[in-house]
Amino acid sequence: MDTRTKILETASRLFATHGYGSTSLSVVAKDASVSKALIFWHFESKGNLYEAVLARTIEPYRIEPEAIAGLGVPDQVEHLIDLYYEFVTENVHSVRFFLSLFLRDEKRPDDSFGHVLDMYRHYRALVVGALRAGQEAGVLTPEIDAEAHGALILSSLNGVLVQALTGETGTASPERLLRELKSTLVDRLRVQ
Amino acid sequence: MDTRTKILETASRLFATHGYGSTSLSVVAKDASVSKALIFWHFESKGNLYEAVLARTIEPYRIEPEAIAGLGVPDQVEHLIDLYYEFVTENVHSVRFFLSLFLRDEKRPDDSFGHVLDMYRHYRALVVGALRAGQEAGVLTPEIDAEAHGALILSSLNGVLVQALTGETGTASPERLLRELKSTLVDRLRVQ
DNA sequence: GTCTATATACAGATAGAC
DNA sequence: GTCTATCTGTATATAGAC
Repeated sequence: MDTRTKILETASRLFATHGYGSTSLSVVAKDASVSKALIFWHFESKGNLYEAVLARTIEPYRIEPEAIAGLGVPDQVEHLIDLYYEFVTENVHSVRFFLSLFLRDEKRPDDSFGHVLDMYRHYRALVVGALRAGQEAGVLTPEIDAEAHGALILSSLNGVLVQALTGETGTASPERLLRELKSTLVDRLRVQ
Repeated sequence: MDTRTKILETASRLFATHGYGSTSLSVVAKDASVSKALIFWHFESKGNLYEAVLARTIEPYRIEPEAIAGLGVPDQVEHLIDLYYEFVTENVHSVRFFLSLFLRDEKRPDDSFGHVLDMYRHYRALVVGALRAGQEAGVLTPEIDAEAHGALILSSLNGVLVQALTGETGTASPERLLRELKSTLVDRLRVQ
């Protein structure tokens, strides 16, 4: 691994755990086994390093909606839920980092945040779309409001994930909660 | 208001928005219109000031479970949901602050965090208890697992609140989501 | 209790050798 | 590209007058 990458990875880890303000470049340099000067040679300033870290963090953020094309409608929704869940568990550290940034007024370059928000909204739209398609096909009950219910599914999913992210050891495991979520919020909508 | 309190309030606001590391005592002093030295006279160190802020923040955190005693069972659950929601909206700033701390490895005095966690678990136990009572009374469907379902209700509630806390302007308002949550996660459990 | 002045350490950032 | 040495500002913290 080249030095630049090593700096990025070290800074990424430290910013995420201690925050931007509490992470000094001296510590980054020491942890990455380079000199402070080298950090400045590569990134010009602490702020630039931070933006580079964020950009690199969201770079692998992607969703593949093609994967659901072949599925039946109620399964589509459950599959979207699983994909979302997997995505978060595979990116725990960076997701936790971004969430904590959203909760604060800290330095947040608009483009990175816009990208993450766009992804989230797009994903929610996919869920709402699948619900609507299910209703039109007569597979899901027309009683619910697809828009609101899709939003609730995503919010609940976020709640389950926040619990996992914060390490709150509840009575039910995240997997158990996910199962309960799918059974109550999706399966029960099926027209019998 | 005495000087000590003014310092606490100012520090509280600044720590919450900018984080511990990014908040200097010079700024706290200037915003509170006191000298830096006075902060040290009152609190000894920055770390002590921080702990004092946390202790003062959770001091008004309380729940009143007596209020639900007279209600019917499904209403009890909905009432608990409303109480939780109100509590968070009335304490947005500090709740947001605590949540962001749970997501990080930052300075977190164990007693404050333990207190907040205890409160949360106690509240979840109340919801689970109400669900179970409803099942035993034959008002709620025995199909669901009260433990897991109660945990899901709290998680979903958290998800809705996180959305409100982060300021994500979704298609549905928090109030609309809350209504959808109650109708899907509680009303639909009623034995017809 | 509250201040000004100061000590001391460390932060971000630069200069210049190699 | 990577280093050592150094500059400059600002951070936490203390001393001591009032």
